[in-house]
Amino acid sequence: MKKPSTPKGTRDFGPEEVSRRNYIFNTIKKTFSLYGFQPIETPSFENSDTLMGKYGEEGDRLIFKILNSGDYLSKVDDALYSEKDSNKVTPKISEKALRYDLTVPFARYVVQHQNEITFPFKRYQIQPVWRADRPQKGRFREFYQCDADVVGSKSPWQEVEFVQVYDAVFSKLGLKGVSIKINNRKILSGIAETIGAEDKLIDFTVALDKLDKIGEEGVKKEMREKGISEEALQKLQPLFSFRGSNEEKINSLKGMLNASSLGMKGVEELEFISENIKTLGLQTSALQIDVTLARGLNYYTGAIIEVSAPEGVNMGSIGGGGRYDDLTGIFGLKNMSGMGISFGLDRIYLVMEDLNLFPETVSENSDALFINFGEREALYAMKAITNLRKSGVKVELYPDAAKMGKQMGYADKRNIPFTILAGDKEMEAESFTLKNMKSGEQRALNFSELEQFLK
RNA sequence: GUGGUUGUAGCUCAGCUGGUUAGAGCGCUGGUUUGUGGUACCAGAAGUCGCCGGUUCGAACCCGGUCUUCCACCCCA
Repeated sequence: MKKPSTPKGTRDFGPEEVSRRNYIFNTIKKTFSLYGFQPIETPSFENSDTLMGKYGEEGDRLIFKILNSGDYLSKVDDALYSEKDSNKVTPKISEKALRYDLTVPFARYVVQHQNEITFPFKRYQIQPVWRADRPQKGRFREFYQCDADVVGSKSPWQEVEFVQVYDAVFSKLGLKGVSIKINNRKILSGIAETIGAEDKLIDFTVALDKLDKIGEEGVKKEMREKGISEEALQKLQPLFSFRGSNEEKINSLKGMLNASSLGMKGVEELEFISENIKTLGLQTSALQIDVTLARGLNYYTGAIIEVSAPEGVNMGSIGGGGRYDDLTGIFGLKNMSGMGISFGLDRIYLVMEDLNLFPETVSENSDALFINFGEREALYAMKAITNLRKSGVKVELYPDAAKMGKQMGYADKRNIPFTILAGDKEMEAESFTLKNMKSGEQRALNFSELEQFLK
């Protein structure tokens, strides 16, 4: 018989993995809630037209489409069918698609429920998303995003707070030294304007984003290929040697962009965030201005944030976000500025595992196992177990009166720290023998001593 | 979507230029020990060598396809 398997890019999670994942989830949830965000959920799939066209051409390709129910081919006429153009046939045979991220469904939610929502609306959402990508390290076809967004406020204090949220979560998780990189779409537009390449903004930013990966020459080469002039590249030169503190970078940008009012606006926004974060302080993370940070998502209009793992860990970004002035506009609600961030749970997990950062206490294991000596003894044990559970102690009885060695081995393999023996001797004395599985040490206790000890 | 890579026992992996009954370690089951696990010793079970097809007297090994893994590109959390 063929062994069953999960689909490409998906995984099963065992008890320990789930405990560890929950630990991250809970840390993020608690932090979101501390900052005033409230949870919502949306369906795992949306109408195709809600998602299609919102993530660019590449995004459309990566959206999982759901085949219509019933005789879906009958709605495709012969001419279209024989044309064999998948892009044209897809909308005819598929009207629903799996969620690709949490931001677009959130925008849909806001527009749909605008009359019930009190603005500014702060929500968080932790749910899986799906992408028909080729799996790689830290890249799956099903993974969790943990998003927090605010809509209905243009205040730059939101940006400041989101930087704090990142810092708070990673500090609580013990993931020190992450860099929170920040940029502003207006600066990128301003630069494009200054060098006379406004029409090539996307190509320009995509190429610039690769600087740390393919280097200065690689970026220039790609820009040339995309039709950006030598003269423009000349003007861009300062960007390639952009170093120093955030203040120094801001000053350089002011010099570089003084001809572009849009660019200057972006610099001001950046300066606001940078200065206030400096005053308020961060726990373990560093805020870094990175002018080459672009991010593919085309709905960002102001701040762009990306979080990368501490140095030395080979992992893409573990979180990202930004400000979008018109996300709800695509669904018909104008003038609703929003700002949000996302945590990539699965990548954070891998990084934490890599750095050995999970505390041992994360495990949801039992505190003690009662050895089963037979029916009469089991009842005696169950009475104690019932009471212990009422006091919140995680205990269980080995279900069968198997050989002691087997029962001990079971406790050992499951890493249960204590076993409790209650046979004839103990029953007569109304006691329990508690065994420490690590040291092997045993001692007799009455029920209240036992309860006190395990509590 | 493009190019490459991987798949042998539950797990990690050997297996020579194609040649009889495919191996190891760990794990598992039973025993040494009928109230004591994690160490020791003894015995045992377990694999249509990812799947389908082809070449060959003969395929785990060569060829094609397919699925999966990982990697690079693209893009992204």
